[in-house]
Amino acid sequence: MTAPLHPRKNPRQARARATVTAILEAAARILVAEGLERLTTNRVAEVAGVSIGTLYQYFPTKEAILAEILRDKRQQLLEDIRAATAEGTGEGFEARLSRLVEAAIAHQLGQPTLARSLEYLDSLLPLEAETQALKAAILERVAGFLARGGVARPDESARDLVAALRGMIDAAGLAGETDRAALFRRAMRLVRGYLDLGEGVSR
Amino acid sequence: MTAPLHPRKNPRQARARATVTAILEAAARILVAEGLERLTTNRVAEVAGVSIGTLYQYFPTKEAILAEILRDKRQQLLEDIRAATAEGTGEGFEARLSRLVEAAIAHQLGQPTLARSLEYLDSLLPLEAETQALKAAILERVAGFLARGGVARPDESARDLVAALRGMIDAAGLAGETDRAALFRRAMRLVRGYLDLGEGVSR
DNA sequence: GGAAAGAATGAGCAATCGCTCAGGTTTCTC
DNA sequence: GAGAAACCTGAGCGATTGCTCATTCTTTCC
Repeated sequence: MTAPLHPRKNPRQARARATVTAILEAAARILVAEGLERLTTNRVAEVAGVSIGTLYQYFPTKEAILAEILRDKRQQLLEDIRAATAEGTGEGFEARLSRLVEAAIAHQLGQPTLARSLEYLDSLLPLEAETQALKAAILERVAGFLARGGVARPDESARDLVAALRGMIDAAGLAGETDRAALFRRAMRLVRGYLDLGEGVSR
Repeated sequence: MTAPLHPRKNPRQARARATVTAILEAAARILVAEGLERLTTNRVAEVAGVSIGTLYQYFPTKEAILAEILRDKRQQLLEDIRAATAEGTGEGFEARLSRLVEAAIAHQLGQPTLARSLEYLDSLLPLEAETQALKAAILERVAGFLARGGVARPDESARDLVAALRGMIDAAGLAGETDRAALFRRAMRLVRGYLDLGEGVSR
């Protein structure tokens, strides 16, 4: 008889599923184009083409919308990282490292504003446990991969490398760089240098 | 006879100068402790121990306060970078590079929340021209230093390195790391690797 | 000592925000 | 086709925000 503690309804009909998608996409579009502080629930609803009432039937708070976008992005990154570092593919450490860096670039170069907003968002609020867990899982996966490659202090190294790469890719994206191959080469130099791997294959 | 386009008064008496300082310090304190979104003008005035009316005699908008804090921080960083890369000290490229990295750590490890907030702030608003110019001057100075060291594509390299270092130092700060020497060693590995300088002196 | 300029006050305005709720429309189920 | 369930609507509430302005207090200068 208690009122639903979790105000979020989950959509059963196709129409409602489309509504939820529209809301998430609208929020992401606003984030890309204008950033966090210009994102209001009324505006998200307007851009999504639904009423605010509808929005609040599927998302209990404004933060829930943002958390879900971040969750989706991280989930996708985690899967890409899993694929890049998967065992039993016959690839060596360095080949996997390359795919890791490629995944990072693919994940972030496209929408630096979005990535930046989400990252900032994460730093200022205790988000969903699941979202935080994803972040930890990403670092853990990278650390495990580094450990298998014989890298000392894998946790620390994973944190350093992920943060440095993110900074560099983000800056390149904001500066309008679109040449992924060139960026990849520089990113690899950065990573290989940090890991003391010596000169790379590609130059 | 036109009304003052620039609503900011500049303080003439010592009392007023102290007021301006108090406002800036209060804003910085709020930024460190709670972040951008919790910073309101009424709260800044309250923490500073002045009335909002007084605050608005010296700062035309809320953003002006934040811009000034960012300007001060950047000014200080630029001067540290100038000192680190100064000519005629008899030091070599590598010694100067070390001092550059040390300056970056000193500048950012202390208050990662503040640094993060200011950085985000910069990305979402067209701030004062002077603030933007400082950012450009910092990159230019680093690029000039790299060019003198024989580094190819100095502008690109400066952007990459500054962004990567910032990301790494920021992450270390947020993770609670306080051992500057250890962080310095890792940062140098990152930078030296990117620049293809081979093995460093310190391990 | 007195007037003008500088500095400080704080109630409160206009705008905006996140969000609610009473009701209407569409879809599903039998 | 009829009732139920799911879905959608949007006016507007209460709170908060950035900021103004009429007024008062303080300092400077002759």
